Amino acid sequence: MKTEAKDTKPYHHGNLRESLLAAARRLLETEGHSNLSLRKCAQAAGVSATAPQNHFANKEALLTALAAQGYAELETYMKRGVKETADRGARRQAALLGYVAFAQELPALYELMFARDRVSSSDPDLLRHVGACFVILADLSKDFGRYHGDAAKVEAKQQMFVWSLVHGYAQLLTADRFKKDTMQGMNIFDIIPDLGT
Amino acid sequence: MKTEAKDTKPYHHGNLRESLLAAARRLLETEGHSNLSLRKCAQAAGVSATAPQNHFANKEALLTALAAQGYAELETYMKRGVKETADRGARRQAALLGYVAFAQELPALYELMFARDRVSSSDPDLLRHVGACFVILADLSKDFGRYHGDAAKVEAKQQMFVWSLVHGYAQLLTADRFKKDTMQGMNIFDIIPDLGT
DNA sequence: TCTTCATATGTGCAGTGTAAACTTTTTCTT
DNA sequence: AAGAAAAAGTTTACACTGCACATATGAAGA
Repeated sequence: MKTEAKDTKPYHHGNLRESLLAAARRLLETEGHSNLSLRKCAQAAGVSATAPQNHFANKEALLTALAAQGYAELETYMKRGVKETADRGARRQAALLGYVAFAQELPALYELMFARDRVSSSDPDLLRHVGACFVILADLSKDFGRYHGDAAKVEAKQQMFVWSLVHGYAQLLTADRFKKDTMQGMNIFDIIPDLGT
Repeated sequence: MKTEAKDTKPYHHGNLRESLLAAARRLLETEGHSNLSLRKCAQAAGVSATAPQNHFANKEALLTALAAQGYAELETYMKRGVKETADRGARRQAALLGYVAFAQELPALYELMFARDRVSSSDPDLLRHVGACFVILADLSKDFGRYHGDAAKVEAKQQMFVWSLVHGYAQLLTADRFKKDTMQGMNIFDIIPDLGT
């Protein structure tokens, strides 16, 4: 028989894993990821302090899931507003601006995605999402800049160059290391030198 | 009169601030900076658990001091092996390789230097050392690449470009995001496209 | 109905950062 | 030289954290 009134809280949450991740996302941007705790996430999800253990082996596992989610979201930012039929130059433009926008809008999440210390970088799910982002970056790196040497190496260099540049720019921007007046009001394309097509 | 035998541990450490920083540096690279604690630093310095409070207002202050030290050391890495009389191209080569070497040899410290969350980025001492690094970067960014527009903006763009590229490269390298075989065995200059002098 | 099992709860513990009060040594003042 | 003040240690206390472990609950299948 029912032991209580109609809308008593059910013992089983039903969707706790996702609720915890959502709570973590919220706490991440408001309190920074060094002040994020499993207990706060649990409380925000309206559940006991140790409940998260049923869904995440430890704190690192939760942060890793969060980072994986971040890469998935970064992917949508890069794809956002890009018509599939557009030429590669337009895709590149949109994707790189999307990348930077992601870092600026979700700085704490972005930082977490590269925090060697707090996420297990060998997690399959994480690697899958990282790979998906890299596929996009690899596509839009083609035909970028003039290089010499064999094709495979050229492609690798293009990819490394584009990713390094956009990642460095995004992080220095969010870390507020570009301070001088003349540095304000630029976007990532402004700082790229003339590459001679 | 002396109360004890000759080599009894003195009540006052004498150099605790530096000892704590040294211990922190050690713990940083061995355990990662999320496992670093004030109490461990205190213990490593042979002092009571709360003694660090006399020298650092809080944990953030210690990490900030550590980051500042990191920028000072980055400066020496960039200057290392560079003759003052060498031309700018040689200086640039040496400095950028030094920058990347620093990130590879002291990855945890390097990560800390850009961790918005854990260091107070408005600390004057930190800003001073950041500024010193930037001076070097600004110097070796001159004459780099072809740009259009007025001189001040061109200079800003060159600086942002060089710093973004080297920082992004260094961090992606230490975060092990360059994995494919073709990406191994390169240095930062290999990935820069032909800039047409 | 009974059993089983995933999912929740509660308790306990070692470790952490920080505040506060106290003690010991050094330094400054007179 | 003596005493006061300051500096730099100590201990105690407390709230918070991650995690291990035992227990309770409810849903689903036998």
